[in-house]
Amino acid sequence: MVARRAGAERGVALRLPARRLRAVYRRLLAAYGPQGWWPADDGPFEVMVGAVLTQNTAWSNVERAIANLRAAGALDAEVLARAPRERLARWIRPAGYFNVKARRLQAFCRFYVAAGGLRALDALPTPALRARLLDVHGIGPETADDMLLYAFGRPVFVVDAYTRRLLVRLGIASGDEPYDAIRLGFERALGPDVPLYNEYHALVVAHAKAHCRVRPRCAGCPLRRLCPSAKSP
DNA sequence: TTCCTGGGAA
DNA sequence: TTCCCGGGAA
Repeated sequence: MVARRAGAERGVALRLPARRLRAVYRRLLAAYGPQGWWPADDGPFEVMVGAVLTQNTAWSNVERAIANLRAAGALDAEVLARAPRERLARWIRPAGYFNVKARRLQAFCRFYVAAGGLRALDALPTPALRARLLDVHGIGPETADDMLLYAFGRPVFVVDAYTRRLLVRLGIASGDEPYDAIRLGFERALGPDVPLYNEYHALVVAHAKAHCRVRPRCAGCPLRRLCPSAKSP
């Protein structure tokens, strides 16, 4: 209902070095290859379901949960909106936090149906759509931006804990900047580019798991020469 | 044991 | 600001 928080808070964008961010992207892509996140054969609705289920959860477990939903014929907004909460929780059990996520998934599906479905939502400009998503119980900035980028194809850069950690290691950010400051920082530095944002975020995740972990594995890191935090062998 | 493509409530 | 939610895999 409330349409504040327009998502175009240009004033708070963090200054990020565009050339450096592009160099990082080139090296990550060369090292890990295209990640193929949320392939086109997953419909937008399935992508959005995945975005809720994957909160603080390994993707492999989300796939199990989605497989359960599909097998039950419940990969559908109307079905999920009306399903008993307990049955929904049983379907998504492998994804963890199943009671919390059953509530969130149902809240999202009811919103989705009430809003008129994909067509109606996709007709909204990005700031308005983002605001609508953020009003839904269980959808925070990262989940909203996953949906905007991977389901709606909007040029919104997804920021997560991995992104923050990478920026900190690269000496680009302190890590405690507000979510939108970092998101807008990327968007301003890179310019609107859906395929780039799509791949960039996925590559950051791959990189954070392979090298830029809490305890960094700098040996063989593709960003070694760009990274002031790199440990000498 | 830690970690995983967070967000809400206290 | 802290705490809670949780199964599955490494």
